[in-house]
Amino acid sequence: MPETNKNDNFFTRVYEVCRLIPEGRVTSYGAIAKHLGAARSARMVGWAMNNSHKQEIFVPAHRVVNRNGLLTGKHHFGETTLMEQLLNSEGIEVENNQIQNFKEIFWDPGVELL
DNA sequence: ACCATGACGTTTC
DNA sequence: CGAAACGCCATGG
Repeated sequence: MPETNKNDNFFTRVYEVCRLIPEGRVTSYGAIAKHLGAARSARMVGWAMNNSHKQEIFVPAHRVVNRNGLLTGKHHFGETTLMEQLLNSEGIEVENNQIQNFKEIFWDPGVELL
């Protein structure tokens, strides 16, 4: 359980960017990591998502997928269909854990947010 | 301090 | 084109 102030800032950054993701849009761990200046720490972003469930503020982790647009972390949502349902609820088409039109709905924090 | 793991990404075979 | 290996970096044991 990371309780360090400095590291907590990094995690907070990830959560903050995730919440900035508009509905119907998705992004990748690497994009967030790169935006935070830790392009090589894409795994850490995923780790942060793992801790996101313990955050008081809800984090739309379902809008964050890997570079392939594949719902790799769906089993972390409890029910495997939950993540897909959430994305589908926002108008995102998902098939076989793969986001359709991923390139079109992709939201890059380093471009859109900049 | 060392080894193992992971919601990733890129390169190589 | 698909699968495997390697690299990166933080957290846990």
